[in-house]
Amino acid sequence: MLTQSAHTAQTARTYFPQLSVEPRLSESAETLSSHAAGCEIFAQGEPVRKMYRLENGVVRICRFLQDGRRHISAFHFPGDVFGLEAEDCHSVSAEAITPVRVAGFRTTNVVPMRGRDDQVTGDMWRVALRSLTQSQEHLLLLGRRNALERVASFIVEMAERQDSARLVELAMPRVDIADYLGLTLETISRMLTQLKDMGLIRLRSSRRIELLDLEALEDMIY
Amino acid sequence: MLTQSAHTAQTARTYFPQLSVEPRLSESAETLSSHAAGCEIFAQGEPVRKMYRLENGVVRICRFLQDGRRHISAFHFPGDVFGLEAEDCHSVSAEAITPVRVAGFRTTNVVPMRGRDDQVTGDMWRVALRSLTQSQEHLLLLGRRNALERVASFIVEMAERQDSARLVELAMPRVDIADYLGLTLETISRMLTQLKDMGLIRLRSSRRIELLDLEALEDMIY
DNA sequence: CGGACCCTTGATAGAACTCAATTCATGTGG
DNA sequence: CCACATGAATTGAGTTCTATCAAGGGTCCG
Repeated sequence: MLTQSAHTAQTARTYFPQLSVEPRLSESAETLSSHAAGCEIFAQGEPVRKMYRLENGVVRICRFLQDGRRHISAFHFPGDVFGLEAEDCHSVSAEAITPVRVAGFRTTNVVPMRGRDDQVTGDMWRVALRSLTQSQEHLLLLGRRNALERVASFIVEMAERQDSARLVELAMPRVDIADYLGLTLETISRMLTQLKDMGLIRLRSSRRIELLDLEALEDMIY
Repeated sequence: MLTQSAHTAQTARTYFPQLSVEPRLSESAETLSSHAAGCEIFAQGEPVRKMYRLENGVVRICRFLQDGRRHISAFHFPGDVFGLEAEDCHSVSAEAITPVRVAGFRTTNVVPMRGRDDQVTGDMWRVALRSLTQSQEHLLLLGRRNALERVASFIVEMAERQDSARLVELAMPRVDIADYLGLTLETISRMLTQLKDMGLIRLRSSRRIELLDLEALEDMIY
């Protein structure tokens, strides 16, 4: 009865929307701070004070279950905006993977979250919508893709994010990739060697992946 | 090094944010249309023309992979707003599960998606942020929860959505629940009987669940 | 009464996890 | 400069969880 007819029309070139935003937004920055690798920028449960634009480095956004299970909902790269929340308290933590520099904005200046009929700048709107698109995509990945497809998808995503033609630098360890893809670090490792054995990638080092057949990788994720 | 200290502070009573919106928004409705159960309201790949407020019935939002795998990213209930997209074309389909009535708005009236520095109404902003929160929650579920926890979570979500104290009416078949939770319909069925055997629920009929121990269900999902 | 769905249950298979051992890379100090 | 310690990544063996395949039972409706 239901067809999926039209959906081939929607052939965008990039599969993963960028979350970066015009530097213009940086002008309203109030603070500029640095964090060492491994540090928290904000923590789950803390009151929301600011939003951030990442100037430098790589950040992970994570949530914890009480028994210690962790899930990473996003990685952020320079230019990305993060820290947007619906509630007063952060529902996630943001942690620096590498040393980072972030610009902070008082949310109330940019995003009047509480008052009714308040207006929101176009930039923030774009950030929110892109995050939403990104989440939808990731939902599909976690819900209906197998381990190999997830890892292939991850590599393509990382490649697009750092628009490197052939060489992808991973800033994060395998555990982080695992927690992002809903797998274990061992499975990540196995899938990478499988992709290697299939001739789609080459592992120049554990954090450096050479793309040998991008098209084949993209075919795996449609 | 990293603590998850603060996150117990964030003890909201509801785990699943409502996506419904003040009826006020309905006033700007342009069209009011009805669809039979099983019909598409809009399809993946179609150009975005409108946003919708569900007046009546239940809707599922789905995405398809080319090989037919389906994922349901959300269910919507009366009052919910859906159809918000970052791009020109729908990245998802919306299908009526029951007979539905929806109010449609020209997106350009409510949400000026394209122009820069455009402003957005507070209502739309709230809808977007809540969808985002909702997605984050679901991401965690798909990434790090097992089958039993997912089904428990689903029951609690449905209970909150129709704020019924003890009796939950499911509008959707098992397949839909499965595609929402990233499982198979058989697993849904098994987990339901398991919850029944644990004494947490009772199955009055296949679409009608009585909550015997809501607290225990909530404990399963923290 | 018969047929179409939908749901449940069982048996089996397969994918990913867990646990454990090994290798590799990096950095430190003798 | 090399030995060694440390943390990260890979690999292997065995287990667990969920999917798959198949059969049977309910319920609604013509």
